[in-house]
Amino acid sequence: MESQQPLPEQRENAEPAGSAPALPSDLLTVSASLFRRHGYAGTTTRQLAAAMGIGKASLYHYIDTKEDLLYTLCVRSLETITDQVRAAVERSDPPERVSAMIAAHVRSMLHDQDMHAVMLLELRSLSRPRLDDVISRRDRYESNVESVLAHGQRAGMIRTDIKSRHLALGLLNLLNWTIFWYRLSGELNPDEVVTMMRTIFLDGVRPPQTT
Amino acid sequence: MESQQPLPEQRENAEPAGSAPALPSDLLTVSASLFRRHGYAGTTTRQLAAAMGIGKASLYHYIDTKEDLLYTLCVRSLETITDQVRAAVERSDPPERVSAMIAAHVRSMLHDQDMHAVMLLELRSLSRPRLDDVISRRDRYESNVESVLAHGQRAGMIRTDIKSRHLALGLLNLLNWTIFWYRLSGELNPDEVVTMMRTIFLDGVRPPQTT
DNA sequence: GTCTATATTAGGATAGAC
DNA sequence: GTCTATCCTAATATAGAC
Repeated sequence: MESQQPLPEQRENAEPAGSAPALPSDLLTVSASLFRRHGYAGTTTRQLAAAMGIGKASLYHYIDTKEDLLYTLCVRSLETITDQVRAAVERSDPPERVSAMIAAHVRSMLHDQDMHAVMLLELRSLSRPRLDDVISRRDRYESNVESVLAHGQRAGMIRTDIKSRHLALGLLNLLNWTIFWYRLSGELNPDEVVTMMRTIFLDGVRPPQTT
Repeated sequence: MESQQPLPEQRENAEPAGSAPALPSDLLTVSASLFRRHGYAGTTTRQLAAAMGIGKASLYHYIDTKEDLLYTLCVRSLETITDQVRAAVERSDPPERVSAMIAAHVRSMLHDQDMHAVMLLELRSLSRPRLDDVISRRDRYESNVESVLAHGQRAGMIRTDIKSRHLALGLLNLLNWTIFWYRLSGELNPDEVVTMMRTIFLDGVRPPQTT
């Protein structure tokens, strides 16, 4: 329950219906890295090709437009985190579910920082109708988070003077933006981030009453 | 102490030494709005000119390069929030200072959402040496936040089992990213956001012990 | 302070050979 | 699956008149 399962390499063409187009995974890795560093609009197809070690034109063997890369990354990001959080919640006992959700969300974020950062920050660069598709996937994920919190409220584990919707927004604020400052090479490992986020969100920062 | 003071209109050329270049405030407002909506790289000088109601070339009467706008917005954002939070903290009694900081930070964010969102999200598009300048201003602001929390720890108001640096990162996560979902037209007003953020950060989400 | 006109560079994307 | 060459559009920025 504490170990990060090795995220399975996505096999090409192992694509479920309604999912993102299959693309070579190294192309997605490279795109995520560049989009994160320079932004989607700030990344050129020349940079992408260079980072792949191929000519600019060869890129168009894999994609139709640059936006395909962004769309695929956004969909993959939401599918990944949705699956991982759902699995973690389902395998936990009800009183532990909020805690398990926090751990799974943080671990997914930190394991695939570039991809998730691109989803969070570059989503707005998508054009319709793919923009709407990704937004609705994101809203669905956020509803899942809210629903775990709402169950916690009904079970008496979570305070009820704040709406579950607002608790979900607060929790996602707290967890998501860790990608802005977290570095694997830094002083914290992912488990320490999980512990810290659980403490702040569940107990707050006032000193524990050791009365 | 609860009322938002009307942020003074910046008079043109009322620029303190070492500050951002003076630019017409409507140009900054328009830039902030477009940069937030489309990103810095995704916003064209044509869009900026059109939104100002002038021709594309006229823009260059006010600026040398598009980046001037981004730089000015970033500097202004950090100067504004630094001043407002400092003032709020100084006029509060020590036990209230963390609470006052949360209120001032959130109110500034929500009052100037576009400007602060651009600073948070588009900073990376600056080129050196202005990038380094803005980063060091941001780091200084974050140090101020950390230092208020560290004082709270020494005064016994804040738990000491998490380093003040990490508490600051957690708090800024929680507060900053509200700009992603907060809308003035929504169901929450700024004071309600302040209350909610204070509750989550200070007390956590477990039900209050009414033993 | 604004305009028309334009220079210049760089962008995404395609054609068609190998 | 990759290449060279190129198209076309749009970008930032400037020149110089009003």
